[in-house]
Amino acid sequence: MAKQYWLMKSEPNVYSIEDLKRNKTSPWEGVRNYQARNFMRDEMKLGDKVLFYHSNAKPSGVAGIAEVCKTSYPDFFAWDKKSKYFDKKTDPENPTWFMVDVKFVSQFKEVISLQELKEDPALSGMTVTKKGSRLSVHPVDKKHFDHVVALGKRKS
DNA sequence: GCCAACGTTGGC
DNA sequence: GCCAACGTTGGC
Repeated sequence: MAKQYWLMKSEPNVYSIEDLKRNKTSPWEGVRNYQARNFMRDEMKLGDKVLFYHSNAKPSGVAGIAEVCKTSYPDFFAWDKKSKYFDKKTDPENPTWFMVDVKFVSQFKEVISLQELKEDPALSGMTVTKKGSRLSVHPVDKKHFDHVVALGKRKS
């Protein structure tokens, strides 16, 4: 199957692109939304590219690029009572939540802000620019992905 | 199965 | 911190 492209949101005060750069790879734990889980569990493949998006940030926007380096496995934080992602309804024998691992690819010199994404005609229709778009993991068109990467390079 | 109440996300 | 948008829960 052809390589796919994704956008994954993280609040930088929780986990930022700098954290991923330092750690090289990271599990993408804590997704507690079924649609987002389905994308990770069923569709993400090794080598798929990811736009790393900072939400609730100043400014919010795409901060860099990551790559899927481990396909889905159960999000064990869901049955760790000490984790803030603990979910008492999930059973380790029959996990509800899944995650993938991602690895650092590059960090843009500057975040490409949501406003820039919205104002760029080449990115019209991109999911993250739509009103009320809350899904923290979702697919991105290759043409949109490539354009954002080009914007990121121009700023580097 | 409807839908009101409640909780969360996330831009601003 | 506000609040609009959206998801989930639970009474009936």
